[in-house]
Amino acid sequence: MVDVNSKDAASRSLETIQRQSSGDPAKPPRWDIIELLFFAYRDFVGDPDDVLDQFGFGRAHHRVVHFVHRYPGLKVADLLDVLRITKQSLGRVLKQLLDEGYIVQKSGEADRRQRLLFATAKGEALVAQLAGLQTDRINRALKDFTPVEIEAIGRFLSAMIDRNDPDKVLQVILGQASAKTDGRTNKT
Amino acid sequence: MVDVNSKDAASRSLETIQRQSSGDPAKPPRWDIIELLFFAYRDFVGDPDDVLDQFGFGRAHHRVVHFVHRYPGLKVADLLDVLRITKQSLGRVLKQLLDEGYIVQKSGEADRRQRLLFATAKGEALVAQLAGLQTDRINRALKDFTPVEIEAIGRFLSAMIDRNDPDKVLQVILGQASAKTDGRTNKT
DNA sequence: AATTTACGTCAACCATATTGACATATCTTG
DNA sequence: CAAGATATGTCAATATGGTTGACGTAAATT
Repeated sequence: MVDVNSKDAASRSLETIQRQSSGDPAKPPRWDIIELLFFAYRDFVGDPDDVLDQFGFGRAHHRVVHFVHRYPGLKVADLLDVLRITKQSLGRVLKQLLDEGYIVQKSGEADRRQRLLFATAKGEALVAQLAGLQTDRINRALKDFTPVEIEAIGRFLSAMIDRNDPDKVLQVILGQASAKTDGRTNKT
Repeated sequence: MVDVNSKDAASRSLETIQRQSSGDPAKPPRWDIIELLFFAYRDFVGDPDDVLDQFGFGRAHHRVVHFVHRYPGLKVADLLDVLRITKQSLGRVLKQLLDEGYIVQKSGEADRRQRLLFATAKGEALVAQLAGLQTDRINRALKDFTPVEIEAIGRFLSAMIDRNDPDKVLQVILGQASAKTDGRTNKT
C-alpha cells in the first residue's frame, strides 16, 4: 500500500475532486449517461429481488418467465437469443420453472422438435407482480413528463439497442416502438 | 411435457400472439419501457466485454475501476454503497486491480483507517477505452436528438434512481443532473 | 480505557454463467 | 429411403461474482 498520506488528494471533498473529462476532447465520454444508466438499471432490477427471494427464484428466473409470458409460444432458441446465454444456463432455470408449474411446454404443431413455452396462471401472476413494481417506478419517474418527452425517451432506449442481428422478439419490440413514434410500421 | 399440439397456440406467429396487457387496466404495466431498458442495458454493458476479456477482467472489475477513476479518493465504504455488494465480493476484484496496478491505495490524511482509492495511468487508460465504446453507442443513439430531448432523457434516468439513501457518489451525480437541467451551477 | 469504526481476511456456500461433448427426436434433402 | 441438419436435452467440469458469518487489527471516538 502506498501510504503517502497525500494532502491534496485526501483532503479534497468528493465534489471538488470529481473528474470532468479525461480523454480526447473531441469525443468526450458521456459520463453522465453512462452513470445514470448504471444507477437507473441497478435500482430498476433491484425492485423485484425481494419478491423473487420469497419464491426461491433469482433474476434469471424473472427474465425467463417474463419473456415467456409476454411472448407466448416462444421457442427455446428464441429465448437463448433474447437472453444471450447458453443452453446449459437456461436449462436449469427453465427446468425449475417447469417443475414448479410457472411455465408449460407444448411441442410445435408444424415442427414437433420445437418446445413452445407458455406461462401458466401461476407464472402470469408472478410476472404481473414483478412488472407492477417496475411499472410503479417508471410511472413515478415519468409523472411530470409530457407525452412528447416520453416518446423521446422510448426512442432513445430503442436507439441504444443493437440492430445487427435482431432476433424475433426484438423485431416485435422495435417494430412497436417505431410504430408508436412515427406511425411507420416496421414489419419489413 | 404437455404434448397437446395446440393448433391455436403453436400456429400463430410471434407478432400476432404477443400480449397487450394482463393486469389491472387502471395500472397497465409499462411493458415497452421495461423491455427497452432490458435490451438497451444488455447491449450497453455488452460493449466492453470483449475488451475486458483481453485484460482477464469481468464486469465487476469494470465497475470498480470506473468509479475509482471517476471519483478519485473514493473510500472502500463508498464503493460498497455504490455497487451494492458485500465487502467480500468487492475484496477479490479490488485486490486483483491493486495487484495488477490499475488502482492504488493511500491512507486517509484525516482518518488514517481509510483507504482512499485512485486509478493509475493504466487504470485510467482502461476506463477510457471502455467508456469510449459506450460513448460511441450513446452518441450514435443520440445523433438525431435535440438538446431538449437529451435533457429529458437524462432527467428520466435520474428520476428512475432511488432517492431514499443517496450515497456520496449519487449525490454528486444527481446534483450535476439537476444543475444541468435548471441552470444552477454545482461547483459548491 | 472502552468502544466503535474502517478495513481486511478466512471459510463455506450459492447462483449463474461458461465450454465441450454427446444423445434423441424430428425435419429436410439428395 | 438414407443421410444430414436442426431443436432440444443432458452430462461433466469450471469460472465468476455474489452471499453470510466470524474474526482480527489499526485507528478514531467517547
